[in-house]
Amino acid sequence: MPELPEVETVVRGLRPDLIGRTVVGAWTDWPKVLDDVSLVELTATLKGRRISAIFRRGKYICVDLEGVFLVIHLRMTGRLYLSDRAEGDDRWVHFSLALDQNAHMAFSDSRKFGRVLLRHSLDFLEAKLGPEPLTLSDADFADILQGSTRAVKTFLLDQAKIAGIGNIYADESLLRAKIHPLTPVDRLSRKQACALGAEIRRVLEAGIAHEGASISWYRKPDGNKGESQQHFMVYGRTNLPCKVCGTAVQRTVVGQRGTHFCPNCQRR
DNA sequence: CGTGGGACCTGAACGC
DNA sequence: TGCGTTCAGGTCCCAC
Repeated sequence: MPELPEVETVVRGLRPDLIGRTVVGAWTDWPKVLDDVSLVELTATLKGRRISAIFRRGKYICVDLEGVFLVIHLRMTGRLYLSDRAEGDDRWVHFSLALDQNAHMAFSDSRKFGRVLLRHSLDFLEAKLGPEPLTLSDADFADILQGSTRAVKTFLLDQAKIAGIGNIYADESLLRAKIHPLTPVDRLSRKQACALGAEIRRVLEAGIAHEGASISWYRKPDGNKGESQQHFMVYGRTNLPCKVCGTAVQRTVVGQRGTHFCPNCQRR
């Protein structure tokens, strides 16, 4: 579910409530959510540590506990919020971090795809993720595309090339840039590549401004829905009129992901 | 290097 | 009502 705008919204919502809090324990009812560590080991490592920062890298949430990092990926249905109970406020909470003042950072995830990692360095993230799209110039984005023959939609979803774009914002960016999702990257002109970079930034920034897209599971930490879905131009609009030209939006599959595009605005 | 299939999981929506 | 199918914002692993 969550892509860059949703993850960023979660981080911004939690930050004021988390900074400065001290860990007093941890809880899980499904240890597999802890990818690389046992609950006992995680608790021993974090107990007594203070949260000094929380930030996003790609779609990962990084909680800095004085040099030790709790790294969380929400995958498809993950939610993160504060609760006054270790088991959280819904039936899908599988992990929580107990903090002082009787607060718990609850990780809810109905599909159980999400993971919580404990690391002493974030080098592993830098090794696997491409640059952040929001701070990437059009020219640098165009340079990243160099040398690839893949379908542009597939390329945008490759986190090693550029970090944070997911299925929704890939489709939305391509519509706005008027590029067909199956276009081979090496057949884009420099001008088209720069335009795509600009539209990616615009779409992601709008997604953040609307506090993320609540199609199904995603909620802000305060429990409310984001509003980004109200502004989609193609995503999830199969057979509905394109918001640019009115042509019926088509759905196809690219790289095994449902892909929405306007056959009039986005010519091959 | 790139792609396709499957795995990991559960819930919602829809057809019959 | 109940059952079967399909789809879902993501990522990893393996075969080819």
